[in-house]
Amino acid sequence: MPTKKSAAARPVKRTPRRSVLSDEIYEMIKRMIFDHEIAPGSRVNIDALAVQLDVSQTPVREALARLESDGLIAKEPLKGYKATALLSLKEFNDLFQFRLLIEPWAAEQAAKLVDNTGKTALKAEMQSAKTALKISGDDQFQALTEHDARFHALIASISGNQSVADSYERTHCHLHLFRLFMANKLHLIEGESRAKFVQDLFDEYYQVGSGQLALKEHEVIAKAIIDQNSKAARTAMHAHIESSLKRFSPAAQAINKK
Amino acid sequence: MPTKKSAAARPVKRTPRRSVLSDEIYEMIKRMIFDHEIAPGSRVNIDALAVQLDVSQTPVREALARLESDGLIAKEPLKGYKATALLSLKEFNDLFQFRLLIEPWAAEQAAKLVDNTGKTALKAEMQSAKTALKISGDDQFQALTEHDARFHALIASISGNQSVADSYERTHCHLHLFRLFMANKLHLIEGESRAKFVQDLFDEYYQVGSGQLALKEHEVIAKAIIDQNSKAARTAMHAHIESSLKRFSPAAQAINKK
DNA sequence: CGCTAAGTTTTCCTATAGGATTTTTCGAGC
DNA sequence: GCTCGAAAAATCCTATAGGAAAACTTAGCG
Repeated sequence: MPTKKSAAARPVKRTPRRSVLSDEIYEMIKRMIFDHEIAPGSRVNIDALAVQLDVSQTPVREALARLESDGLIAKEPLKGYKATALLSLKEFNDLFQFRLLIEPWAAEQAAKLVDNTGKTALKAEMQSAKTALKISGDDQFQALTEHDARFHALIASISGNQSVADSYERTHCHLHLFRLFMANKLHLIEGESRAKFVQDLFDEYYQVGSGQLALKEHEVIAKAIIDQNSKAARTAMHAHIESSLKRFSPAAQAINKK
Repeated sequence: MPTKKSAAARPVKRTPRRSVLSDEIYEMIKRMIFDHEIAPGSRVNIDALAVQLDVSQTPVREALARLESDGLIAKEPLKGYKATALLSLKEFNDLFQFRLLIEPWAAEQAAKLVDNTGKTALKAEMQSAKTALKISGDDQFQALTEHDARFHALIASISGNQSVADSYERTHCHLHLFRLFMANKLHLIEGESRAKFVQDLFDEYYQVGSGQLALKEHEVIAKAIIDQNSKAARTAMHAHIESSLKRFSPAAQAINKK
């Protein structure tokens, strides 16, 4: 309470002391990977990052250690951290195969166990998807990707199995998809001969085709769960993931061809 | 408290420059959780841990951040870290349900894709299991648990799907089982009326029964994979996990009843 | 007996120095 | 001109001290 006059020696030092700095930094760095501010495969300098984010090294180190556990950053013992490369085509297929193992089951369980709270949440999420369709440009893709992540996480959560929910969360598949999208986009800017091809890709698969098609599939899944039709929920989820893989494959191939 | 010997006149500290201290500390702390040196649910003081392991706070922080990502330690924003509680009965069942989703598929794929290297590795692992049977006491249980972890991880690896292999690795199920075992053991020391019951549990399920039975089941799985009989591998793995769950359930219940 | 307020403790974050390792640069020899 | 090796620079990792904010404890008053 007693304001010390000698405190004038200290610059403003905006210290509103929010919650936990280290978590905030974690989210910030994740977002930087997300947005290709940190390019796939590029080195990550701890010191530079600390200066850039205006914090000391400690929270940066903690954040990087967690990101390494998440598989988004790799640590080479005495050489430093670097962002992991984009998923190869095989890794991309593997990831979707993995989802095929757990998510249809999760949808089936969700249909069996869902209560009114779950149904309400599901309806709300579908509503937010419709809102996302009104946005335009890259923001729309981001909004759709985020809806997709929330939708699938919600179903995993309603399934009641924490192991399954955690495991889905840790796949970070929406992040991989977004990175893929951004990679294509950057190529679009630089590339020349392939520009038209990539543009078509976006028009066909992301904005118009994929977004709305994925939403239609989500509707089917949501309806099956709300109706508590477990078999239908399982098959709808299975179909959705396979369809999703098919839609994204050309984009993944385009990058891997490079 | 143990008096730290003076740091003065220390020409050659044990500084053979190991690889990465931070990783070593991670493994050490994991082992401490493993061995109940850090009890489930207890607070973890960064400073104390750093002093105890004779390193500075920095590597301890990085290790704890990674352990939090692994779900073995929880961080409460301005209160510190604490070891996560033992798995509840429901979480235990959920974990095995999750394994049922991915491991039978992994075994099936392994049988389809296994090459000579994989077959050799599988045979070697089964050999090491036989060696473990010759050990006695707690060490035997530990050796068997470690074999179990390696065996399942190996199959996930042979399946060729990195997402699946990573996902199995991150369940840390062997660690949970070991913690459960240790918890029962500690209760055995303290408890009185339940001592006989827990002792029987061990004799029946761990040493004699479970160890050898699990090994027989492993033999069946290994044979199916080496014979490249994918359907047999799938069903054998499924049966093994269900059987394993059945064997461990009483131990989990005993703890949860407490 | 319950509630408020100050003091104590704990925990998180910052800052910087120094040792170790890798990478780069530069010069000599073939 | 090219290759190899050693010195120099950059980078990373570790260590330690100390300050600020929040939580916990304790004492005093109604």
